[in-house]
Amino acid sequence: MKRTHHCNELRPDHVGQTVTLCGWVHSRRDLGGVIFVDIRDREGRTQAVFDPSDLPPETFHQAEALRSESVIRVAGQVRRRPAGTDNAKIPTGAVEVMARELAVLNLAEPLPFQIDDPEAAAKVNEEMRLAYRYLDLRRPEMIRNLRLRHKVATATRNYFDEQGFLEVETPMLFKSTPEGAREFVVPCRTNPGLFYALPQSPQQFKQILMVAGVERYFQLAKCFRDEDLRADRQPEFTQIDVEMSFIDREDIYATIEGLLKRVWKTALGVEIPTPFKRLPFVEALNRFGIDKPDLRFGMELGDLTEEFRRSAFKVFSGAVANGGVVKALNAKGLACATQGQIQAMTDIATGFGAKGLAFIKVENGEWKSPIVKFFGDAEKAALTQKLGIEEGDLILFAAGEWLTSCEILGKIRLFAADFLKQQGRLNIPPGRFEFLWVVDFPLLSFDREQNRWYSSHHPFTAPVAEDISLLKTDPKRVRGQHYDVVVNGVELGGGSIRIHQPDVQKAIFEDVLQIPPEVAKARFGYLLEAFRYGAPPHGGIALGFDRLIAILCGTPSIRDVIAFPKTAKGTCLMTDSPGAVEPKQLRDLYLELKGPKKE
RNA sequence: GGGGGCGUAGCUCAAUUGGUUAGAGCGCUGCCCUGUCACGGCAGAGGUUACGGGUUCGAGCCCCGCCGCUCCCGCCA
Repeated sequence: MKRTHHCNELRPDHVGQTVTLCGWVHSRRDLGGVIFVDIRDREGRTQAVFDPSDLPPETFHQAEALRSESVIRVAGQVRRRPAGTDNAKIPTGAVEVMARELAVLNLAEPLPFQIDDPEAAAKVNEEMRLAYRYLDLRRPEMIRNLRLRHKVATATRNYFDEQGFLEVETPMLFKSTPEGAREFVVPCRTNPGLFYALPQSPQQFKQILMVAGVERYFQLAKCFRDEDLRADRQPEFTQIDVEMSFIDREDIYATIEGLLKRVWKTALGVEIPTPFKRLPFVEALNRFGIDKPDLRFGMELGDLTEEFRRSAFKVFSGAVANGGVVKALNAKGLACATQGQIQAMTDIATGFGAKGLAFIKVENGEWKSPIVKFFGDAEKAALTQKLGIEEGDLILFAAGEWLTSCEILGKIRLFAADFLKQQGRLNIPPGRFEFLWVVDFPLLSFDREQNRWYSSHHPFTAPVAEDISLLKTDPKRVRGQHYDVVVNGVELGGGSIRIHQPDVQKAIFEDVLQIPPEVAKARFGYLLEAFRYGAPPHGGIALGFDRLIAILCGTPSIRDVIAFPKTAKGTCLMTDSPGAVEPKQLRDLYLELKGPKKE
């Protein structure tokens, strides 16, 4: 006998019908004479009533013996609840099922942790939740996350289908490309001594698909990176991967804005305004000290380089003389910061290599600071005017190299915002989303240790056309056709217009990145060759799907939106992976263990 | 690789500055209860304080090591 309804379906309209429900015992309330059982499935829950005056004794005894989370099937008649006993907390609360038959499909043992009380369940250790993930996922909050993930995946596929994209699967077994993230390697039995690597992204395949004439590609692609984990980083994760031919940056912006509009509408019923703001990289750093600014609050950085160029305060004027800058941040209302908080901010600064963190507390109409005695009246006036200084403010300074100075204050800006949020002085409504494109990234960054240039994004990124002549003369100033999409201080994704001319690509590899020709050929030869046989101009983007879902679910950790995530050490507490392999498996792979073997 | 936090009953947490027999709520077991919905009442069981050392008359508490979880830095083209 199959179920006739799910557990969030019965309403007063169903009164009189004989129904069968299947699900888990959410809770049992045994009043001695009558027993109430809430039967729950993924849709919701419904109350069943077991009345001894109306039932065979065996059935009633079975109901007495039920335990939480047992799986049962209940058949009976729907009836209106007696007056005054409705439960307004659940959608089925106006009715109940008068049980006639009960089948215990699986009698559950006492659970390692309770899942019926949402507040208690939310506090259970993550270790416990991961070890018994199948119990954790029964909680309505978790099934809601899985459902929302599914809805967004479906909306994504529908959207790209409507836009003429093809979803193409690319290989999981690829080869090692040592640039970039550390890879998971997979020994290849049929080619002893050789290894596959799991892709850190389908980057090269999707470009090849453009050469193949696919024109519009997307994929919900699994990617793998053997790097240390974070709340927003798992060793395997999912990207919405996109590539298009015969387009420029504007086409990517429009396509992704359309996608996010659809996704937000589907998931949250919210209309997000498009087009998104555009912010050049340099401006993002100058104003917010970070390349993924959170625009939900102000506290922008000020530039005081000119004001302090000839200052008596040698730390500032010296920094300017060395080609550096003087930047300042007004942490509004934070003059009350404790010694410990000032120290925490100083630690942020010293972590970036600064010698210290200069500050001014504006309290009782006075500037309290170890450095203010070096400031002239003009400098004070400029500070007051540029930073809008008022009573109760805390001013923080960074002087030195431009990027570092901006980044220091960018971190402190976020620290100050967190502090204000904790104090309830900065309120950001949970439904607020500030999207933007960060554009005009530098194509190249310089590695001081290795004394060479490396790609800020990846080596396939095309330079901005008018900057190409600078590649050899002034690489630092070359902008890449790279873009990031950012929401609320989170990098949702990034991409670029690619190089599609083999000579330009070869020049980037060999002349700029100083990759020896034979190495470039071994790693990327097939791509360079493909570009010789008719490569369309193309570009693309990849969005972090797990992060996207986490934002929509309002959770800080992507583990909450992945059905079976790994711990911070990359293990699975439920299956106990990774695990050892049999000696025979190693022999088949021509492998020998040298390190300590874990049993 | 580095830094911070946590680990006490099945779960969530207490336990005065190092001091008697390590407590509570929930869950579990038994009994009572015919309109509950976090049902209620009574009674009971349940502990190698993650693990291994050390200091001390005495350690859940202090020290060293180790394991696990977590957050951050490095890392993530």
